Parts: sequence; C-alpha cells; structure tokens
Amino acid sequence: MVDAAIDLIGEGGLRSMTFVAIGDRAGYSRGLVTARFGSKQGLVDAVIHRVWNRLRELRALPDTHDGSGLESMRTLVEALADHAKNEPGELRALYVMMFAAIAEDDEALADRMRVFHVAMRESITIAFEHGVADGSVRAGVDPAAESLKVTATIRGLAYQWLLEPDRVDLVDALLELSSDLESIYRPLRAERPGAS
Amino acid sequence: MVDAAIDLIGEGGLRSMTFVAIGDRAGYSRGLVTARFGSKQGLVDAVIHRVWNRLRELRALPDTHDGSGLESMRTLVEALADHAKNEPGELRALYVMMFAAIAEDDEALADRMRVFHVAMRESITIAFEHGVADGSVRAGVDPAAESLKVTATIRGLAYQWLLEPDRVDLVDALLELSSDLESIYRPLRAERPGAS
DNA sequence: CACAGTTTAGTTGTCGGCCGACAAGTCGAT
DNA sequence: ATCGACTTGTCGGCCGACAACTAAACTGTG
Repeated sequence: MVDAAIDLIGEGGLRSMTFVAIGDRAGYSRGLVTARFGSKQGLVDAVIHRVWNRLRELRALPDTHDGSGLESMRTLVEALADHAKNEPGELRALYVMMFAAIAEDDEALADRMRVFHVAMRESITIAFEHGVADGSVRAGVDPAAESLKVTATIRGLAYQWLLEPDRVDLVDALLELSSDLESIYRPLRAERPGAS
Repeated sequence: MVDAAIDLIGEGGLRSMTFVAIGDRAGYSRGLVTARFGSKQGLVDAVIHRVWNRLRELRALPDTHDGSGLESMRTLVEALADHAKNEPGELRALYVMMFAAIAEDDEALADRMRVFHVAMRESITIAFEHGVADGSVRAGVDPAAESLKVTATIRGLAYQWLLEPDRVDLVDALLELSSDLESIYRPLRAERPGAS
C-alpha cells in the first residue's frame, strides 16, 4: 500500500494520492487505507519514513562523516545519484512532496520537509567545515553560504528533472555536480560552477 | 483582484487562492471573480501574465543580449535579485506556482511553468554561448550543461527561500551567485577544462 | 476433535465540508 | 429602459473520516 502511495504521488502529485486510488491500485478498498494509517497525515508519514530509511541506508544523509570533508560531501551527492538510478520512483515521490510542502498550505508537511531538507544541508555544511579543517577544501570558503548553494543546485536539478523528465537526466547531472565539487573546492587551482 | 490573488498564493499556496478568498480580500464577493476571469484557469493565467510582464520589464528574461555574454547572464540574475527586493510577493507567488506545477496534477499549469522555466534557462544558455564566443567565458564550457546547473541553483535558492524565509535571504544569495558566476566562468590565465 | 468466542482483515454506506461553476437576481448610473 | 457591475442561491463533484457490517482465521477448553 505504501508502494501504491509512492507511485501515485510520483504520477499525479500529492493530491492524487487519495484513499480510493491507493485502495484500487493495491487491490483493496478505500476503507482499509483509513483503518491502516488512521488519517491522511498518517499515510504521508508512512511514505516519508519509507523513503527516508532508504536514503539513510544509501548514506545520503550520513550520520558519520568518514573520509575527508570533501569526500563525504561527494559521497552524499553520489548516494543521491545512486538512489535516482535505482529507485527513481521513491526519489520522485520525495521531491514531489518537497515541492508540495511549498505549493500546498500544510504546515505539518512543510515541517517534515524542512527537517529533511535542513538535515541534508547541515550535513553538507559539516562536510565543508571538516573539509576546511582537513585541507580537502580551499581555505576561506564559508561553509554556511556554500552549503546553501550546493543544496540549491541539488534541489534545482531535481526540480528540472521533474518538470522536464525527458530532457534532464538527474543521475548524470548529480554525478557531474559531484565532480564539479572536486574542481571547485579542492585547493588546487581549478574552478567550476556552483559557487566561489 | 489580481493583487489579492497574488498575495493569497504567496501566503497559502495555489489551493488557498479560492474564489471566496479573493472576493473577500479584494472587497468583493465570490461570484464576481468567476464573472471576471471565467474560470480558475483564467485567473491563473491573469496572475501569470502580471508577473511575467514585470519580470520582462526588469529584463530578467532579456530579449536582447547586450553586453558580453557573461554580463548579460549576470544582469539576468541581478534583475531577479531586484525583483526579489522590490516585489517579493510577486516572486513568491511565481515560485509557489512553479512548485505547484509539480506538486499538483495540472498539465495546463505545468505547461505554462515549463515555458517560463525553459525560457530562462535558454536565455542563460545563449548567454553562455555568447560568452564563449566573445571571450567573457572560459573556452571549453558546455553552455547546455552549465545553464542547467546555474538555473538549478537559482530555482534551489528560491526553494529554500520559500521553505525557510527567515533563514534564507534570496536577494543576498542571488547577488552572491552573480559574483560567483564572474569568478567561476571568467577566463583566468591558466586553467584546464576539467569535466563536462 | 469439536466448538464457541474473539481477534483481525477487509467491506460498504454515509455524512460533512469545500470548492468551482453557473444561473438568477439586485442595484445604480446613464 | 437598458447595461454593466456586483450579489446571492444552488448544484454537483470530490474527498477524508468514521461507523457499521461480514467473513475468515485463531484461540483456548473440555
């Protein structure tokens, strides 16, 4: 049933994830969904937990930052690329929900998405801090400012992927971003897009 | 009435832009809105036209690319910053609609937003092409790939601005992005075209 | 083994709220 | 008297929530 919900979100947005639709797709009837998850909110929570657990497994939200700061940052981006490659449906549902958090007037959803989003950005901030400390990132970069931009690029790539699925290859774009991070921030003399 | 609609979108998302709410806020009653705009779709179109015209005036979607390629690109980003500073409500409504285009299952809205989004990205692509041609941008950059990333950063900054208004200053971030474009893409003395 | 009671999975029925659409009507200025 | 600006009434659709019902599987007991 959660699978059905994820598919539906990916296909038609949060609003098309209706009890009836989920029941139909999962082979049950509408009432059961309510019984299982209690409410719409419960359903959304179930979907979120499912996707987050997968992302954690893939280390896209690393709890421990091993390797150099720059490397752990690249690991995160590449884990996202992995997920985009292996389970695009889940990532699609996640991003649809993230954008729905802004498009719809649902403070509860917005809170949940803020938690996820901020967790990722702070993960990147910490990676920058470690990177500056261990020398894998150029001295002088502002971790907060740069992580804002890197996160922005990630979100924006996902946005374009969802808006123009045929034109934007999220996996490629993320991998390219990962290598950009190397050339931009590694304290050699080379630069590339994203930030200063 | 369009003003009321823009405010409502900015405050509570597209779904809270209801005929009743607009009527209330504009001092009229619900029925008039239908009479004026014909349908919900007509209303959305009216809002879109309003915002786009403003953006065109500010040259955020330049028709002519004057100055060097890199400069016209920076002009575009700075025009966005201008708009974010002067009419944050309009920009907020625009971005809410852009994210709604993904969150809701509304092909008509998605089409309109795609038009806008692609127009901006292609504007940036062209700026890159001019930049490579006139020497204001390093040789070797791929205009399509780089414009994808720059646009992603712009969209992602707007996303974070809407998700965490208190934490993210869109004007600052866009201006910083503009200066980043200079340091990243302006040809220095010796550099190697890394990836991409 | 039989059987009754109970839990569990799943169903249909239905209510209330919200919203878009439209029709009909009101009011005032020219 | 008509026209345009504006209002109220109302219908139909959609959805979430919940209650009431059915059936099947599960349990313990003698």
